[in-house]
Formats: sequence, structure tokens, C-alpha cells
Amino acid sequence: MAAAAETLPDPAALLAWYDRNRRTLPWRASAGEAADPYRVWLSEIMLQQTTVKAAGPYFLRFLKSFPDVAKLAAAPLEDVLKLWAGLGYYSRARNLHACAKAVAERYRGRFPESEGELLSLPGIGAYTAAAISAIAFGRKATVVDGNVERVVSRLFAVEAPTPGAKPLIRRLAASLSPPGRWGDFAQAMMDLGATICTPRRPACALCPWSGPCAARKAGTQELYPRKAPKAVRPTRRGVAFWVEREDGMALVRTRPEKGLLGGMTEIPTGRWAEDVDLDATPAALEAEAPLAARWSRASGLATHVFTHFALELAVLTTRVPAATAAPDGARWVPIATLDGEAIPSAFRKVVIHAIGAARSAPQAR
DNA sequence: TATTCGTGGTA
DNA sequence: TTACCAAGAAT
Repeated sequence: MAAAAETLPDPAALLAWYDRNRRTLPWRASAGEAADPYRVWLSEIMLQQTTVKAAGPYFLRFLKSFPDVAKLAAAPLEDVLKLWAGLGYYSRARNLHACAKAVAERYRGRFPESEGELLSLPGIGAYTAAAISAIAFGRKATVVDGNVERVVSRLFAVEAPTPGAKPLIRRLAASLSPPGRWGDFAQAMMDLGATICTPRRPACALCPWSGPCAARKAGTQELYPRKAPKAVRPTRRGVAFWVEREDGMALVRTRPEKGLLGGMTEIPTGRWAEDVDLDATPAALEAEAPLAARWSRASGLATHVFTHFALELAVLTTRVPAATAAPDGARWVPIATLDGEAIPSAFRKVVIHAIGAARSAPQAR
């Protein structure tokens, strides 16, 4: 219908808004400058499910340690994991390294420009392939991230819940395509979602597309995107064992490459499960200890919340002679350099808990 | 298609 | 304090 065509959001209006409100971000080329594919790629990987604020410092540190894709490809994976520690979703770091090696070897250090080729690289999915193709190379691509999903679902008042509505949202997003400036348009859509069309209390008065927005017309903008109800988050429990050697070393292990916190350094723990009873007898709690020793229990629990479960760890501590050998699968590291290890946040909390307990009760049995 | 995968900030 | 959320990918 003619009326519908008149109310279609105008790409030019969004691009004009973008030009007036261009944000400066560490990885973003300034107006008129060519984007660096390596920086675009690195930032896009870091920004997956991660806020700009959290990724920023990591991006700058990575760029300093690994100025180009060749440097990153040549680095040991261990160094990459250490630098990534604390940012979360650690398979990203492993895939980042694998991708750098693939680009260095398969593409002679130059990122491919097409979505299809980018999609074949480790850690690059539909969103990231489109984003790199558009932002780094100016190619036509429909870039759909969480921001774009929200913007589009409101513009068209999409009633179907996500993630089922993703194909529809993608088609609608493609219908908004501009005649050119693909990279700017993609970033404009995401900036609009990040700064105006926010999850809560969107600033519709400042939105260049408030006119054609269906949800805005109905006053229901905060109800989109519709989402399927989430599963309840269970709590798993376990026991962590802090072993300090008299020469200032602590006992750690490396986690298996696959799965939760894959390849990262951990403090030894027993199994994590909902049925573990942290009020059990000391003997029961010590059953899974990595070595025989006199354990004392730190007060309270070290807690951490993952995406799909919460974790509560009782912390048992002990001190052993300097000659003590590390059990199979474990190793000693200097406590003084623990901060530089590839230790995820959950285990950093265990360390703080254990050391705090030792300080506040130095002669606890 | 549904799960699994972190972390820190915010209301 | 709880719940939600952030430039998703892999399986």
C-alpha cells in the first residue's frame, strides 16, 4: 500500500543522525578514514555479548601486545589466554588465536572481504562476518546484532518472540538497506540501539525514526523485542582447595580445553553439583582433596554467577612443606605472580577468599 | 532448535 | 537482592 511505503524508515535519516552523533571508540576509524580490518575483527570478537566499557581496556592491551594479525598468530596461546583472563567466554580467545593463524597462513595475513569466507573462520559467525565485511571493507551486508534486533522489532512491532523471530527480523532489517555506506549504516543501527533505542526507557524523542516506528505509535516500545521466558538458574556447589607451600608457591591446575573456562588456570576443586552438601562433615568435604593435609575451612563461601548456573564454593586451606611435590595434573606457581596467570574471575575470588582467611586467622589450626 | 558458554553494570 | 542485560558462536 502507498501509505505503508510512505512510513518506511528512511536510511538517509539514520545516516544523517549518525553523522551528527558519531561516537569515537578505540577501534572505530574517524570519519573519512579507512578502517583497519585487524582492529575491526579484534573489536568485534571482544564485543560479542560484552559491553563497550568492558572490552575497551582489553582491546588496547591486545593492540599493544599484538599490533597486527601476524604478531597474534605467532604468539603462544598461553599468552593470549593470560591477556584475555577476566573478559569471559574463553572460547573466544582460543578461536581468536586460531583465526589469526588461519588468516596468516590461508590468506597471507590479509582478512578476506566476503561474508562467506569470513564465516568459515573460527569464532566468526553470521553477525561478525557481516559486520567485518561491511565495516572493514564497505561491502553490502545485513548486520543484525542485539541492538538491531531491538530497533527492528520496535520499528515493525514484531510480535513473534526471539530467537524464533530472528529470520523475520533479518528480512525486515535487509529491507531498510541504504544505497551505499554499508559500514556506516551498520554502525548507525547499532549506535541507535545502544544510545537511543535502549532496552529500558528508550529516548524516542531523540530518535530519527520515531515517525515511522510502529511500537512508538502504539506506545508499546518497551514491550519489544518479545522474548521467550528464561529457564531458572540452578545453584551448584563444590569445595575449593587452596594449597600454599612454605616457599611461597600455590597449587593450580589447567582446565580441559573444551567446556566451561576451557584451557584456563584454576584452583583445584572437587565436583560441582546441586547435590553437594557444604554442611557435611570435614572428612566428607576433604574427600576430594588433591593431597593429604591438615585442612582448615575459611569462613563463608566464594560465590560466582555464570550465565546458566550459580556457584558456591567452600574454601579449604592448608600449608605444606617446601619439598612437597605437585600431584598428577597439578603444578606450583609463585603466589607473587598469580595475578598474571590466566585465572578466571570465579577462581580469583577463591584466591582472595583463601588469602583473606589466612591473613585474618594466621594460626587457624 | 536448544544449550552451553563469563563477567560486570544497572535498576 | 534479584533480574536483566551487552556489537553471539559453537555444538
